[in-house]
Amino acid sequence: MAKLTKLDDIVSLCKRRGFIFQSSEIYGGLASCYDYGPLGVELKNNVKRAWWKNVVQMRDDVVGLDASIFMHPLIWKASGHADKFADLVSECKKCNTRTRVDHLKDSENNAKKAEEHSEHVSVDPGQAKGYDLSHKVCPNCGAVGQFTAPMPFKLMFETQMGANAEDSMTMYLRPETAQGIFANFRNVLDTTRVKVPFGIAQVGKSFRNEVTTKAFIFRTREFEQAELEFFCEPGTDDQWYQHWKEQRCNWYLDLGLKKENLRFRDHDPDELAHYAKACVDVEYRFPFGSGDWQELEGIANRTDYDLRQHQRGMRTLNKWYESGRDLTKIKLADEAEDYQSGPLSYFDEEKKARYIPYVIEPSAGMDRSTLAFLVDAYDEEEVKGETRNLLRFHPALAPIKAAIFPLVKKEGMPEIARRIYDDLKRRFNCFYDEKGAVGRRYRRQDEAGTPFCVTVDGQTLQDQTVTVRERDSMGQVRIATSQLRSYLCDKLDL
RNA sequence: GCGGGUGUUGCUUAGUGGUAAAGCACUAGCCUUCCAAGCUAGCUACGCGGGUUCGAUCCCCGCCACCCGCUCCA
Repeated sequence: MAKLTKLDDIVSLCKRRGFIFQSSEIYGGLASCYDYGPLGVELKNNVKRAWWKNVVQMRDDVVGLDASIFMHPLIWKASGHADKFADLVSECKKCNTRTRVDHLKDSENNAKKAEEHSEHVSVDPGQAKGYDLSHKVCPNCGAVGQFTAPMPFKLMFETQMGANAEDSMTMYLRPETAQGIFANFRNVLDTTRVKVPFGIAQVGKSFRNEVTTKAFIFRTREFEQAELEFFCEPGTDDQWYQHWKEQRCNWYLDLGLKKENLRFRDHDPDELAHYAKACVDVEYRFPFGSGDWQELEGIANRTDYDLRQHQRGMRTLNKWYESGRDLTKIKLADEAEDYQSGPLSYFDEEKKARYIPYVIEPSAGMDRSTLAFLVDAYDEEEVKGETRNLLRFHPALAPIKAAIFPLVKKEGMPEIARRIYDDLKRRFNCFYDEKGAVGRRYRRQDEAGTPFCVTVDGQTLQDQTVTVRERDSMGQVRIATSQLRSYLCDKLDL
């Protein structure tokens, strides 16, 4: 099966078939940015649609949301991103290697071990200067105390809002979609009659100024997330965590990812983010390099951390104004004694009790998933001594659902095929082609992953039937034209 | 950010200090009644910018991008 053994092969396939292009290619490219081509955008949209259908549409306990990418700067203070979503890095003067300051080890006896997997440290400038690096050893060249002063490396993109320079305010592109959900928790609660346990789902772009990107679209600075924040009563969080773990894994399998290429990887306790009680990655084994497993999705138990933080953020508003809207000059207000009945708490009517719900968060990378589906679907097989390339997409993900051909370009076949095409395209994405040999047209659709090809032939003129050719088996069946639409809809599960 | 490598058409490759070849793909036409047939014609490239040179795709410098490794990785 899988013949894509190098990342280059995947990149080449993506470009050749119009799935993914380098961004700004005519200007020499822009690092780490990619564009989705005609087939790619259909595929990615289908992935997002499949996620939405599974997580929102098919469930009674999840509602959707589309929050703006810009949010109030205090959101990022409360969430911890403004303080902690930055690395303190230092550069070795001898070998120019940059290293996170909190990963540096002491030269003497290594007694004071570096904090492995520590969260990002706070970067207020005062603290940065306070770091004593004179005893630290460079992990690359071994030089001791040769480091530059620690520099904060900002991981959030900044921009200005407001046309006038004087009263413009620093804004951040969101580094995750989750906070838009927490910020709307109250709104959804007040307007939709949802009851805990329930979830709010969102698909959208996020931006992180990663230190390094690399590896095609696995880690890009602009990327699309599909996130669900599932609110539940404290004490039930473990069971919902398990529930979503299963749900999310099944989603990938149901859409055709091969089981042997998918796995869970539980985070070690010291690997957990500061807010998380538990976290597991859904990983896919991409076929390039050393066969490395790559994260597609993280499922975390975020506890009540975020809602509690936003209650603190809401109490910080005045201080923020007084500081001249400068996040670096303020500290988040302390938590109220009675935070459990704060503005973002939930009142359980049955139990007559107020509490801050716990949150289970499945957070999936749509770009990564799209690529995984693409790579996993790729196949080559021998047919009569020739190689047949095809993409075995699940019908729900296939960019084109059906292609319609006249067998030859005469005897009225094109006209009939056109009519069928015009009818079918109202229901799903179709493609019409009448050029060249029909075999070639079949193979071309194989490479686009089109599950069905409908061919109008001589017999159609006699008895109004057409052939439906299936991508995976290349087998054909005759279907009455009048039943074609329902036949395909059934097969496509539409 | 560091080290190494790469960059010729849509793709895969060839080649050269005198501006470039092939296959596939693509477009038009002919032919064609079920799995990449054939014939004819056509389109398309030396990543970008400097330098050396009479002349650079080739040599040199810088930049950009990608790949591998390191570092990093809510």
